[in-house]
Amino acid sequence: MKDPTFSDRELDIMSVLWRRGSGSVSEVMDALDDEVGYTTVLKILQILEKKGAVRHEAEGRAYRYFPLVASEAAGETALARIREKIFGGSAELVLAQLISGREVSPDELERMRRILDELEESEP
Amino acid sequence: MKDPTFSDRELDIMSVLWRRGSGSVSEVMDALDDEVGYTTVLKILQILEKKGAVRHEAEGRAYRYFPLVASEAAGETALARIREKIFGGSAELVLAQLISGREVSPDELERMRRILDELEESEP
DNA sequence: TCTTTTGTACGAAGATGTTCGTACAAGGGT
DNA sequence: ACCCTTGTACGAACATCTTCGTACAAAAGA
Repeated sequence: MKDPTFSDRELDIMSVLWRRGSGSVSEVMDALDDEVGYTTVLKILQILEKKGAVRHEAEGRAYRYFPLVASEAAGETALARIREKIFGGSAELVLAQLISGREVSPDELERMRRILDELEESEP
Repeated sequence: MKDPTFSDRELDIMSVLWRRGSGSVSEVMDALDDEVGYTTVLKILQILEKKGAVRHEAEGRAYRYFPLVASEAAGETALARIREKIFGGSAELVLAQLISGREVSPDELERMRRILDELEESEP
């Protein structure tokens, strides 16, 4: 699946599968923030399967769904679009927005700094 | 406008207005990557206006459109959703994805580092 | 066994997004 | 004066997304 993009509800459901690793229809339904009918969740999982974003295997009488598209791939596509269309292509502006208005723990800050350091080491 | 979100085509058009500061229908149409009919562009600008995302003023016989929603506001909403749904809430993972696979110039890297430094100074 | 529960499959309805055709108005060029 | 260009307004068609009702199958409980 090239440049995977997801609609709002599809993303909600993919998000559950990424967090949990897999999920039955009921599990996904319960994990959603909104109240959505069982058949609605099933339907969207079927659509995602047709698109190649998930697969399922039988588990007793029910199905267990697994993500096929990695969250990183979806993130790359989504982030590239935002950076391009909203932040004029600037990664710095994205970073600025990323940390503004939220408290970032010293730990997290340190880890973010390290990410930049490692980049510098790899390509000097 | 609270938590501004935009559809694909709406975002394309807002992006033009953010980059240029304003635009007539023709200017926006010409600036778009895709070939889209004049009346289509006009229609979406009218929809954006109804949503409160842009305003227009007369310029001769034509209209000039101005963004009312700031790109930062749109960026905040979009980025928050991506961070939450795709990166499990982790800003570090977003940062990692942001710089992976693209060459980041030493200048840009330095500016990004400075953004983190400034954050540390403001909240120790 | 009969009924209830739990499951998938499918179709259809409603909402939203996208596109453009057509209509109509105002100016400019000849 | 007459047409051609440039502009807005509006409706309709089509696609996609979202939701659920209904149908049907299988297993569990009474």
